[in-house]
Formats: sequence, structure tokens, C-alpha cells
Amino acid sequence: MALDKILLGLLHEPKSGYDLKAEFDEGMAHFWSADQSQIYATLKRLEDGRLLTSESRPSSRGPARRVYRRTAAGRRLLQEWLAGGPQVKESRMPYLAQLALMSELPEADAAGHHAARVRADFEQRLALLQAMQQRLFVDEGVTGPEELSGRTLHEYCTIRHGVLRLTALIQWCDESIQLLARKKRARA
Amino acid sequence: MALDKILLGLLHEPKSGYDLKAEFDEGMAHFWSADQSQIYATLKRLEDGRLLTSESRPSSRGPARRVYRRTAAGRRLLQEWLAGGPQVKESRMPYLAQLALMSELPEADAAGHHAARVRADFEQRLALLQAMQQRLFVDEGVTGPEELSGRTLHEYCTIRHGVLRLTALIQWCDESIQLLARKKRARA
DNA sequence: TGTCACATGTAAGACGTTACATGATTTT
DNA sequence: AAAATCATGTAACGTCTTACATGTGACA
Repeated sequence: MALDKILLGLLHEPKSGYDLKAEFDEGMAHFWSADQSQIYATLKRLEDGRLLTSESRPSSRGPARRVYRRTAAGRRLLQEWLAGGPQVKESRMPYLAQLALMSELPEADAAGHHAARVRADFEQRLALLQAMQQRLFVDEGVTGPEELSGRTLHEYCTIRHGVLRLTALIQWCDESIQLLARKKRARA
Repeated sequence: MALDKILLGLLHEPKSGYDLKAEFDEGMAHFWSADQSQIYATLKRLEDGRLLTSESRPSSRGPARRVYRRTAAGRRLLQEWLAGGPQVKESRMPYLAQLALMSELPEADAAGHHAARVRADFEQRLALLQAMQQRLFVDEGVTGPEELSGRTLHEYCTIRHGVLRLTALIQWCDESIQLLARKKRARA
């Protein structure tokens, strides 16, 4: 599965399951999520498959940490995945399924109301991403993406993906709200 | 699960599992997918829960069809789902995870190449959606979305969602390709 | 006679979420 | 003394995909 390779990729330097969970919640939340229990289970499976090794290390605070590092085989698997072409698949969008079925509700502009609520959600997410982008620039001490490179540049690209996507979707909400409201007026 | 309600919604008139599968593959593929076996299993479960009833009907060609229709309870459940607010959650995007980890590959512009391949994929999908939109207009005998209403208008909105989204993502690809290529030149 | 479209299902396994269980150290 | 953070794990359940199995009727 994809999570296998993502963990392998994040383990360019040795980390614990706890560290990895934190990375998911911080920098990857906008395009990938993974449960803590899933991460631990997957790490164990990867170790069984000799793609990772682990050792227990005392922690400065709290219980001992199991620190994983990838093997040559692990790195190879990751590289094959990366070189094997982009994995693009349409994902499920429940809010669109809801919109498609909105004519089941008796209210006149249920769909428009729905779109307005979706818009509010998107705006929140967009604000988070824009803050992330700012933080990235500050952390790296740069003023624009041209000064970034390597991992950081790639991270910028993923943030930018979210920004452009959400901006377009907010436009879509506005357009839909208008279109659906016009319909409502026309019927009245 | 969401599939429950989507099936309930598509069953505004009686249909068989086969019909439903066809609907998923035609009009919903751009925001939802469902396997044939999952559809049949879900229909059975919904019938067990008294949200659907079914009867076997002879088919004009092929074996008998099991035709489902929803009960009052089924309709109620659907309406609650629709009125309960939009379900927006970030989905997993493997191609972005790949991009984020691309610095693991030795090639200079692996990420740019990746983005270019993603772009090609998006363009194909966009062309399909634009064709769908055209077909919708022709089928309904209209020249613009203002003349649509009800289910058809909502369907138009979901198509438009895909069009705006993909257009923005193609722009993102172009921007990323440029940015990543500039980096490559700067290093050379 | 073969193959396409119609039509329904089972089984196994992969993947993901939620809830629970445990316990140390640091901060308030 | 309580709460937050650090840290790892198990169990149960729910969802989704892949593969397999079966059979009819139409058409070439």
C-alpha cells in the first residue's frame, strides 16, 4: 500500500512511530492522513518484511522509543514506487454526492445552502494552508519559492496545490450558489 | 456509510444492482466510485435493515433482475444525511505524497517529470468532463445551465466542480513544472 | 460456435477507523 | 495532585478491492 512507501520516504532519517504520526499531522494533513494505530501496525509489518530495522532507545522524557531506520531494500522499494509513475485516482467526495441528491429535500434552496456551508469549510482550510506557506518561508528564511530547493521545494509545491485547488473550489461554490439561487427566484 | 445513502438517493425510482453500477460508471465516476460487489452487498444489507425492499423481475434479455425500491424509512434516512451538513474531508492524494518524497530519486528533475505526467492525466479527465457537460446540454436541449433545474442542475454543478478543479490543477502542474525546472537550471 | 451484454452473487484479503489499555515524565 | 505530553501497542469493527463463480439471451 501507499502508506508503506510514505513511511519509507519519511524515514530518510531514523524516527519513531510517534515522530511519524506528528509529521503526518503537521505537514502532510492536507494530502494524507494516517491513524496512529495504523502507523504502528505498518511499521511492524515493514520490519517483518526487512524493509525497516528497529531498535529501542531510551527517551529523555517518557517511555523508551522504538526507532526505525530503513534498509537498502526499503529504499529500493520506495524508489521504484516513485519512479513507477504518478498514482492519480479520483477520490470520493461525499459533499458532491450530497449535492447531486439534494433534490430529495423539500426546501427550495437546500443545495445553495449546502454549497454555502461547503464554502465556509474550504475557506478555513485555505487559511490554514496559507499560514503553512508563510511559516515555510519564515522557517527557511526566504521570501519566495525560487529560493527553495529539494524537500522544502517539494513541500511548497504540495501546499501550493492545496491553495490553487481550494481557491478554485471556493469560486465553484460562489458560482453554484448564484446559479442555484437564480433558479429559486425564477420559480418563485 | 455514505454509499448507503447514495444508493438510497439513486433509488428515487426502482432499479437493480446492475442499473446502479451503470449509473456509478457513467455519471458519478468523477466524484464517487463503487465496486459491483460492494453495491450488491450494500443493497442486501439495506434490505435487511428495512430501508429497501426488492422483488425479482424477469428481464427482457438475460437472467431475472432483482429490483429494489426504497421504503419510507430509507427516504427518511437519506433526507437526514442530506440535511445533516456537508461531509467535507481531505482525501488522500498519492501523487502528492510521491511528489513530496521525490528528492529520494537521483534524477535531477524527477519531480518535474512527475508533474508533467500528472498534467497529462488531468487533461484527459478534463476532456471527459467537458464532453459530459456538452452531452448534458444536448440531452436536455438547452444552451446554458440557467435553463436547467432539479436533478439535472445539480448534476451540472458536480460536473462544473470537476472542470474548475481540474483546470486549477493543470495550472498548478504548469507552475510546478516551471518552478522545478528553474531549480534544475540554477543548479546546472 | 463464440463472444458480447446482461445479471447476480461469494470469499478473501487489504486497508482504515475507533476504542481501549498502559505507563513514564514534565508542567501547572 | 492533576493534566499535558511522550510513547507504544491491541482488538474490533467497518469499508473497499480483487478475484472468482455462475448463468441467460442476442447476435455475428
